Amino acid sequence: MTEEKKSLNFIEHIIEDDLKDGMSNDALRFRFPPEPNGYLHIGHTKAIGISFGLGLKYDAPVNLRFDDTNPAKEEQEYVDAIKQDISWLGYQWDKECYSSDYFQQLYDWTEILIKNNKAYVDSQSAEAIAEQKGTPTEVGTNSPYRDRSVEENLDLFRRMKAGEFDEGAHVVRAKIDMSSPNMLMRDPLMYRILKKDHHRTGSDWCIYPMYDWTHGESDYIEQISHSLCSLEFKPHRELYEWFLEQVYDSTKLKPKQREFARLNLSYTIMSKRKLLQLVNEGIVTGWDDPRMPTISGLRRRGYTPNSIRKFVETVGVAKRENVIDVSLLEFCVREDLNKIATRVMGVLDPVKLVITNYPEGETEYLIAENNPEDPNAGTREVPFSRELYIEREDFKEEANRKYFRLTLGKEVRLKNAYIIKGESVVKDDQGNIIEIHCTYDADSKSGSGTEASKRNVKGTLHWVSIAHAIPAEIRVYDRLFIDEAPDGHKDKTFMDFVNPESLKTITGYVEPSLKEAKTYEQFQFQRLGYFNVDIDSTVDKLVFNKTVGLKDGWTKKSKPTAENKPVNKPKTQNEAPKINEILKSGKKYTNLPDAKREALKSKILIAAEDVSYEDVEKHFGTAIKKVGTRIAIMLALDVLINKNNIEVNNAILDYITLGLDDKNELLKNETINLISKNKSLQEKFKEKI
RNA sequence: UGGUCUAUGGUGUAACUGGCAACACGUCUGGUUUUGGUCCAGAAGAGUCUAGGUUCGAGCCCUAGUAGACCAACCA
Repeated sequence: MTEEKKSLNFIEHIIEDDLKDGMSNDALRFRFPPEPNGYLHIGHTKAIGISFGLGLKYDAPVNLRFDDTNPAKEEQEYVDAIKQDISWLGYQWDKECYSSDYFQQLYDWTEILIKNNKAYVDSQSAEAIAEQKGTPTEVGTNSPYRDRSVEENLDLFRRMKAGEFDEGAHVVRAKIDMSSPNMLMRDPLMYRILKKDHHRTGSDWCIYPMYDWTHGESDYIEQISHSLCSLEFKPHRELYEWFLEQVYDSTKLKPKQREFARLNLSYTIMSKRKLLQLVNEGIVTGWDDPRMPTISGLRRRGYTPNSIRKFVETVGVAKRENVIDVSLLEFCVREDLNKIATRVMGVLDPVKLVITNYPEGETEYLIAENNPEDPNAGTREVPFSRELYIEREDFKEEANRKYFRLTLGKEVRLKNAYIIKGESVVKDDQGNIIEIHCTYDADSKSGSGTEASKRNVKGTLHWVSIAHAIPAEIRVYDRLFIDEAPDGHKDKTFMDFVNPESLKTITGYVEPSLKEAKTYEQFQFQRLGYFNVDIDSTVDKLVFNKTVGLKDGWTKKSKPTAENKPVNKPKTQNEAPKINEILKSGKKYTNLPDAKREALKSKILIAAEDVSYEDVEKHFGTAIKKVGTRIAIMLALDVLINKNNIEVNNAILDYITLGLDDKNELLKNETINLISKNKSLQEKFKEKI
């Protein structure tokens, strides 16, 4: 057994320290506590991965606890879905628990708190209570009901439970400190009256405990050693511990709450509310739409449990804000699918290829490897005939020598088949190619010893035999949002960044072996990417989802896409350069949130009016480092151009020059171009470089 | 204008009680390849937000700044 030496994250350090301090390994217990008010998404997988991962690592039990204290939002449907998703991810929980199981215990404890003069019934309106709470900068004021007698409190509380009051008439609050700098300690609510049936306790209760009063106590009841949650609960810790202190029995273990930064993914939103909006407004077809970041969506899209677990593991655990690039998630699926997906051939954008010297009406069955990564995967037969479909983009009448695919007069290999040579094309009236004619070399059959190296054939194309191919619906997905941080804009909402082309439905042709493909089965369509069979698929009509494309070193370099198109387009004289567009064309930080962009701009403005370079440096702080020099330059230019009245001083000039090293001719020219309106700046800049 | 937390290549995470800043993704070379995939070999890219201090020595400790996040739901 090789002990893999891995560095510990801060939570593991805490646990190791506890173990060193005498905590028994047997005392370790974790929990994952979702509220059953929606579907789990990729963000949750981090929390799941942390707690269940720790359970695996320390061989400790992990409870699945549904935090169901708000019957207004929670439903059994979600409980079931959550359980399914966690199981699918491959984790096993020890006990299935519900906060609602502890309602009675919580009630009993509350009576004790009341008797100890640590809690009271407040009979004010929600508004009045909110008002008295103060603000983060001003202390709160005591409720006029704060000093009710124990007897009165007890009586009221019991009558609340008995259902004698309407919703909102009374609440129970902990008596802590209305002047605490921590807002949560200002007499937090423990109970409210909610005359709603609960999905588990039915109509047994009409008062329900609040999160803070429930969570720590539930951890305590279950004897959770480490209660891990995301960073926004940090301020709750003080209250968590205060509540625990009220009920804690020193013979038992006192749970510890520790917080980690939640997962953020670029080009994605995580909020349940917003995800719901996408569903409700028909932007997506449902919670399990393959474009959704929900676990059910990812599953349908073709992501594997392994890949998601690997992703969470790779992402790590820390306390700082983070945005993970989706490319990491994609890497994780590819890595997994590469090992397990059966290779097949499918043509998504077909063009007819006729092998003129191949006998008409003949069909040959060729041997194809199921997975070159897996020697045990075996082979299968693929029918080959005179007329095939190949990918439209795999043919050009003529092309430069970097193009490895089919052209007139050049040879390429048809995967698992023969070497062919482009001979001629047939076009329609509009000049579109409708047929390609080629000849094949009968001696070049796969496995005959005619390797590419011996024949100088560089390209290999995938194909399907027209007579044998099965038409299939292929759903090709793009990211749901066109912005890196759809949520991070001040004056726009995430809905403004919905990608109208996130779904393309194509009719393609796939090899006949796919006729038997089962739902969720995963394939690699060679040279195209990974696809799986959608749940909509039927025997009569196959439907595939594209999970993710293959890593592509070719299109990226040779065919600039919208995203990495060269940026130095000539500008018309009287049209002000559109900085935002330039920003968008930059590779990184293309979509800096507006709010941040504005903040930076205003800082550059301040800097521009100040003579000292140091001050510029100072004003930018970390922001400039985070944002990158290039974008800072662009922002500086934006300011300068739009406010011509600003005097160009050395500080600004230095800033503009800062990121331009010798190699970056493009950026230099672009810059000169941009500042053409401001002659003095342009002169100074030219001098500088 | 209060409190709490955070700051390490483009991104994410490491660096055990201070000791040559490492790993993964991404990027770029080159090789292998009947997938422009995989695999293999290699490169570039940070001197750890700033300024002081302690120390023989600081990414780690101290002080002061700066920047960002979170906190005023009868939500969790």
